[in-house]
Amino acid sequence: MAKDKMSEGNIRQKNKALILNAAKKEFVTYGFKGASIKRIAERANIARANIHYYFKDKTDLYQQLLSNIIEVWNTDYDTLNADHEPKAALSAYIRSKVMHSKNDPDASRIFASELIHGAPVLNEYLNSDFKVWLNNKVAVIEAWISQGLIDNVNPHHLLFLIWSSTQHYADFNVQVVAALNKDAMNDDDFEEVVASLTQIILKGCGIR
Amino acid sequence: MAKDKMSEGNIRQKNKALILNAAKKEFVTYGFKGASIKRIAERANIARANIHYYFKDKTDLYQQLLSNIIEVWNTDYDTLNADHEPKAALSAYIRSKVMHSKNDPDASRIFASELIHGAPVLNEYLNSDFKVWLNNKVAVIEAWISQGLIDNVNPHHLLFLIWSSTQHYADFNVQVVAALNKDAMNDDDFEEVVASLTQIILKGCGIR
DNA sequence: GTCTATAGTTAGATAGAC
DNA sequence: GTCTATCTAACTATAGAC
Repeated sequence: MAKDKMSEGNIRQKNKALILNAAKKEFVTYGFKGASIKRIAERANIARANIHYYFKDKTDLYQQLLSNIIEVWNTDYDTLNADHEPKAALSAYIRSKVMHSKNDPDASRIFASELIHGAPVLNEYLNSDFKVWLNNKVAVIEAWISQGLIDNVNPHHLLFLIWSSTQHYADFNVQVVAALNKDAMNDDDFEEVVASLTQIILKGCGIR
Repeated sequence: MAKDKMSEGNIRQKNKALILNAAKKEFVTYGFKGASIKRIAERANIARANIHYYFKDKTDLYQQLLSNIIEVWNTDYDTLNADHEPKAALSAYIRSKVMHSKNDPDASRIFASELIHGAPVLNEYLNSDFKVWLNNKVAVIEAWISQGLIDNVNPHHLLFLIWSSTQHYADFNVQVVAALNKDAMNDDDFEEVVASLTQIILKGCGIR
């Protein structure tokens, strides 16, 4: 896969990145069907027909965008492993998830929108790589429980709780800023999120 | 508003309900732009042109659908008030939110999709009625804190945590069932969700 | 690799007969 | 209140010159 990308010409590589970036904004704003290749071309400053030169069709563009997002997620979040204590591991995991919501909210939103609408493209991923990755994390939590390091919580639901509560600040940002009476969340706001979620979730798992 | 509905003819009332119900499935499957009035008409077993007889245009149909959803939410969830103890109130709130995800997941998904895409229609609501409703709930939690009934948690982030973790089972259901290796969640699964979330969140707030 | 022109499709919306 | 026919707009995708 890295090989494929290396073997692509420089111009091709650069333009594909430009288009994918523009497409991210477009898909997140208008949804899959609402997204228009004309506007993606304008955002990327590339002639409309050239989008079709680089991507087979709209679905292909959307699929490659999702692949990129998943790839980042799978490499980014590996603080949850059995080598670490639950307190340090869970704290780091919560922080990195919140910071990802801060730094790349559109990635989270596109993933969320795909799942909400039934995961037409990601269904295969959810029933293959995702399950393997998840089983690893569940095993780590089960080990902590059997060692008496945390309370006997349901590992799956603990993970769902962490995912949902952290991604909330990307996906539902418009509701959050309304609730907080802000124009946008700043660095301190996100630190307060990390502190609040860490406080409740760690104590909720019996970690002191 | 109830008056308006009463003053509408029976046929009109019944057909509007049929159309709104069909539209809910259609919007949740294809998104706003992807939803087709043709398919909504087919789902509702009503001639296509009649959709335009009952609703001004597609946006009007979508707005009325969202209004219905909000109306149910605003009347349904008032267990969070100062008359109750935090333990009973939060337990009941978590349960009712989870059960809503079970019983009407599409409502949750349409709301989520609207917010993810920037709340073009609900922005006004988020900056008016929603803020009033939210401030009440925040005040209740602050009262509990100052009475020493729960830990000093950030009220906003506690509410976000409850919303996100409970709505997760509607919005991200496709990921949840993949993770749990199921075809669909059953009654027991949802009871396990209620138990897990209640366990972690209540303990996390220092409620025994 | 880029760009213009255009084919072909789909869908929202309305008019007007019944 | 219902239904057929039709208008109009938007957008994907491709062909072909440069």
